Amino acid sequence: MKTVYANSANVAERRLAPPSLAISTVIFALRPSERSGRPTLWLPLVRRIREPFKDMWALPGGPLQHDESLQDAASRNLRETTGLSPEYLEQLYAFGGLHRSPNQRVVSIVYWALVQPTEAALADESENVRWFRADKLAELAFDHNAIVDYALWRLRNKMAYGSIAYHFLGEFFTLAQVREVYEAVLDRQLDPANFRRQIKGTPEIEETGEYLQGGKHRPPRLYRFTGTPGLGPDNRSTP
Amino acid sequence: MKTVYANSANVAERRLAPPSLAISTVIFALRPSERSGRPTLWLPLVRRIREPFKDMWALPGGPLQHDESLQDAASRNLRETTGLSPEYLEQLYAFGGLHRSPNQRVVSIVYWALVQPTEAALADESENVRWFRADKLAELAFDHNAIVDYALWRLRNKMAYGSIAYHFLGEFFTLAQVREVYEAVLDRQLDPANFRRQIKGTPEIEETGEYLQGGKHRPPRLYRFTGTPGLGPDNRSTP
DNA sequence: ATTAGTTTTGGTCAATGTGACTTTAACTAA
DNA sequence: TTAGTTAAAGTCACATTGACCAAAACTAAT
Repeated sequence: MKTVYANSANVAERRLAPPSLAISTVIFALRPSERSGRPTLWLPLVRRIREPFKDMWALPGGPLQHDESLQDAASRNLRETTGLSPEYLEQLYAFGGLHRSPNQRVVSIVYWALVQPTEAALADESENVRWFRADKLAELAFDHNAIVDYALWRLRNKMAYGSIAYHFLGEFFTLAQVREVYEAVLDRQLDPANFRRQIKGTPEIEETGEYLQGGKHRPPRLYRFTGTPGLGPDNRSTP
Repeated sequence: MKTVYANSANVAERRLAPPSLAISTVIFALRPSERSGRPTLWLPLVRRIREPFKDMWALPGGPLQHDESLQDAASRNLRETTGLSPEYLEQLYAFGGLHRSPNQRVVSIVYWALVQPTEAALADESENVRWFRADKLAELAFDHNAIVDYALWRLRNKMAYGSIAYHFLGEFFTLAQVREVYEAVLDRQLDPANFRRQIKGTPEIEETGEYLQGGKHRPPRLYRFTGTPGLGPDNRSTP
């Protein structure tokens, strides 16, 4: 009884079945590029172990359980597949096209997350979970390429306005590190002096008395982010 | 069989039932205020004719049908309840809190729409469909007050950035009319001269050779909007 | 110890955009 | 003709931004 809809592949039954609801997440983290060493955008994908799209890579996701909110569901399956607990998690979009999945109507509510590199480094990686560069993805299952594209677009957009870059970083950071985040995501060079001026103009960034030692140059001051994650109806604040 | 879930009010069955999926829409239009005559924001609501929240006002909405996309579903139930076909329709958010509806887990994918005043004037109004001022709403069914608040926030936000105001207007309009839209939505006065300067700076606004006659003052030039609606993964373009 | 190399940090300058405000143009109504 | 209205153009001070320059503070090499 419980699974009669899920297994019904024929058209007559499909018309009766309500669309099934899934939660997926696009998880972004910065990792040093193999070659240049500069940070670049990466995201974890999972290999599908059943049809449809068996053996192709897909976004982590799963069904919504009855006792969890949408955000909790995103958080959970993110933790289950990758072991990560994100610094930032926000709803991206609800995808509900008619032909997203071949034998079943599926509506996916997709979240996007930012995780810090320390976390990302610990993330489980296995035969069926692997990290990929966000700008060099193969063909993914379902409409997941389009979803990642949209997530990237939103990320870049938010980066330009809101104060979101800090969720890629740890508690303390230098202004150069913040700039590297911007450069990685927006994919262009920024003037260090002008960038510094802008960042220092935002009240959510706080100087600490500490300096980062160990570079072969003048030691940069460490800063701290004091703002809130916020957006969305659940947790609103900035554009 | 088809309705066994929908009617199951007891907890045991509820745990088995998948969350049901609904589509709702927040529809904004500008109508002249009764008193001042200046345009103000209004939206249509429907009276609930059954439990839960019987006799309270709610957003137009309904279930998703098997052969329609999310946007089509929003468009359809907007047309069915109010007779309107919107100039602008975009996904707002998916609301999926656990206790949005008392006896059933409901996930609502909400759209928001802008309609032109000519359309809005024709809109069906009846015992069970009525227009209300967006800033003076009573207590609505479900979490619909919060949804409207969020839609208002998004509307104001988009107004400040993108070129969205024109979807409230007809094909030809004066710059003063555009300013009235901004003033109504943002709820503050704007300097006519500076506003004109900004609007004329946007390339999507095109001068026509026509002028609006009939005012008791210098006749203003008419303009035309040449941009695209666009946003969202389905139809993307501007921030 | 001195020098070269690096990045941080503070600064200037011109161009651009914005808010507050003034003035003139073009119409209607009395 | 004149008063009243809004349209439309322009001025000025101020803030923001991009391009660029230079000093400061460290390390590494000579």
